Amino acid sequence: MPELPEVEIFKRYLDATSLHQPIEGVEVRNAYILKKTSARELARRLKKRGFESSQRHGKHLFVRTDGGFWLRFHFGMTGSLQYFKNNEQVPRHARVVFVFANNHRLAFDDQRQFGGIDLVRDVDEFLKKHALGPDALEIDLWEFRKILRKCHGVVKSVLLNQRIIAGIGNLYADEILFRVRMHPATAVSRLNDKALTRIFRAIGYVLRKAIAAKADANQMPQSWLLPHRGKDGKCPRCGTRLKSANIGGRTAWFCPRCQKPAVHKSGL
DNA sequence: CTAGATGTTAAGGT
DNA sequence: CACCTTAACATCTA
Repeated sequence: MPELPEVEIFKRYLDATSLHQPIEGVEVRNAYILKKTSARELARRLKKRGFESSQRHGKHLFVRTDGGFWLRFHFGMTGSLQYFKNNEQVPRHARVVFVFANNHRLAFDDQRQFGGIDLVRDVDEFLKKHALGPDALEIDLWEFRKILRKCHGVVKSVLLNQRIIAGIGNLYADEILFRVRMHPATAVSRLNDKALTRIFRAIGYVLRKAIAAKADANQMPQSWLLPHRGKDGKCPRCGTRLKSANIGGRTAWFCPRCQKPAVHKSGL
């Protein structure tokens, strides 16, 4: 479930398994994943090279090679990384497999193929070209408020917009709004600085805590929305049956009692 | 069989 | 032009 915390976990996984090893080859099992490069170019750029460091921005993971350019991973809805020994079974939906000289491989597994891999020369250039906003864990309060004060639209859509802030996806947007007890369809224009500050703090808290839980829903607190989201879930605070609504084309889950739509107030 | 699922983006509308 | 919404992408599960 690759939102910012999941991608951060993938980054740590890659750092712990796949750095500083000569790459013998790249197996492209499904070229659909390669949107702006080719199997041939990947092989040419990576062979006999190694991954030397990585950095994350929002939901994008950039891996620097000792050839001087970067590999970019985006995990879409179902992407993940799997490091495994040569004699072990290749993951079911492995689309690209990096073969290392040490008898191990790293697979980019992606059932639905909404993810992708690219080569980029410069990370900042990529971020600028795609107009990505600042990373949700890098931004500071003042910048956050400054950006949000200029936003129109409903709060959930704004949090999901990667060009405003990068890294928050559907599940964590719901979690953040649950934490501040705000209805997902609240207009951002009616939020005062105090409300924006509370959202900012909730973003940092939820994302950091999710990372600490290894982005594993089973390790997140029962007091969160996430373990109860969907199905016949009940609000962990008040026990009310959770409600869903389609907001900005995505399903929002929230507690209709704790997260009432603001009517006249401009804050919380 | 149909609907919906964690994401992004092109295309259409206002 | 700026902004918002919808559909499409590929695949699996409820």
